[in-house]
Amino acid sequence: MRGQLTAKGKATRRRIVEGAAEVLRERGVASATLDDIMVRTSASKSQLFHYFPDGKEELLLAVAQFEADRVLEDQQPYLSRLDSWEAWEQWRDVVIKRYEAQGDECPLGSLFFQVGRSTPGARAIVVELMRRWQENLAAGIRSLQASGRLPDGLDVDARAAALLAAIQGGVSILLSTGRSTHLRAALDLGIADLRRAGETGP
Amino acid sequence: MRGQLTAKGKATRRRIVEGAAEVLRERGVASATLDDIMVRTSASKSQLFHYFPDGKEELLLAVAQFEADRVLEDQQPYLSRLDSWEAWEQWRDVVIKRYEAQGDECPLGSLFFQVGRSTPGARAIVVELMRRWQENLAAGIRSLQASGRLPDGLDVDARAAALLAAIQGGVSILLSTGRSTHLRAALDLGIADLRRAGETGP
DNA sequence: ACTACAGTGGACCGCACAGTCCATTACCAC
DNA sequence: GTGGTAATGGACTGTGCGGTCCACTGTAGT
Repeated sequence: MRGQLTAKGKATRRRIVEGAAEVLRERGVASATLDDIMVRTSASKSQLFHYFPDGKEELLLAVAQFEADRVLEDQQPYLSRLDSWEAWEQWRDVVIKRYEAQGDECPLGSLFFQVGRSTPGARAIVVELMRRWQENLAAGIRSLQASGRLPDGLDVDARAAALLAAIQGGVSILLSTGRSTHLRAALDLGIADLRRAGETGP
Repeated sequence: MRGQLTAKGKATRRRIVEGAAEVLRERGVASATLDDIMVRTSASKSQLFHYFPDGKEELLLAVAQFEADRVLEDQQPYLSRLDSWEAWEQWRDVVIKRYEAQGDECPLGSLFFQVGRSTPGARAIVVELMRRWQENLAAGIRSLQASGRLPDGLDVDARAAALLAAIQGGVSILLSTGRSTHLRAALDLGIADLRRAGETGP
């Protein structure tokens, strides 16, 4: 388990991570056990510890990384091409759709609360995700500036940060209440606000 | 434990809840044990089960309620008197200060993830908290309308929802990254956006 | 084909921790 | 002060679950 992984080994490892992710989403991190994961992935306990020598925590971390990667993947290609207002609207729709479908499961959130505090690993994964997400938003705003749809004077980073916060908040409220009203309101008002900034003085 | 609680009994119960809240904040819900709570509150195990017959879950729920109540209390009296722009700014400062002080501990969040799914109790607490919070924000916006600082046409609920989402998102990012940049940006832009709505055409 | 190591199976261990039980003490009512 | 119920102490139990061990099997390289 230090680099020497055959093709078969890699496949098994992947199978475990993906299966574990499913189990965690269904059962929740708190109540999911290694045995659950063994059953789901048809793996033996030795396999689990073979591929994740540090045990459950290492496995959870791997799942967290897996889930984090999925988040931005799901928003492609919209997120990386926010160069028109239509693109922003489409992206908005995708985000809302994705999180409405996800409902009250928050793989990353629960993972974070479980492993999070104390271990730097989980935090690093989330921080990196947020950074990349915000960077994409900022790039989108800048491309609107480049095409003259938004004035140059805009504080791009603050706007991107606020938008990211709007999403996170909307999602976390969706998570606890089951309703996507807040996510919609926050995104709509956030984008509208941005748009208004472009309409003042052509 | 069905109503019949002496003054002494009530005091003990309170002591347990408050002590448990401390322990949960420090150790995190995941790793806090009943023994930790026993030590902290100088209570015996029988006391714990005397006051919370359903065991750990009931205790966690009581703590969740306790923490939820604190959230809005901490923002008083500003939150309930949002009738001038100065009041909004002051409230903003209080919120930021409170959550910066809290740092990376999220009592309610972790409680929610631990008990949350599966039990309706925790969800109800959070839903109610959100409802009251948003209601306060909406009342603030309406009072600004009443004094003519904001136009009547405003979609008050959507504005309040967006603001609430902004806070939640800012806080959850503060929680994972340790930086309050997003909370500040989201609140500032949210309030600025609101304010701008009042400046268009007197 | 042999050899070395990755991959796999599954029995086994230990203990942390929620929850139970009963005995004892403090408190209130009358 | 006496009966009844609340409050408390603390030993005890049971087990769920993470983690270990060793033995067996498949497979790639020479």
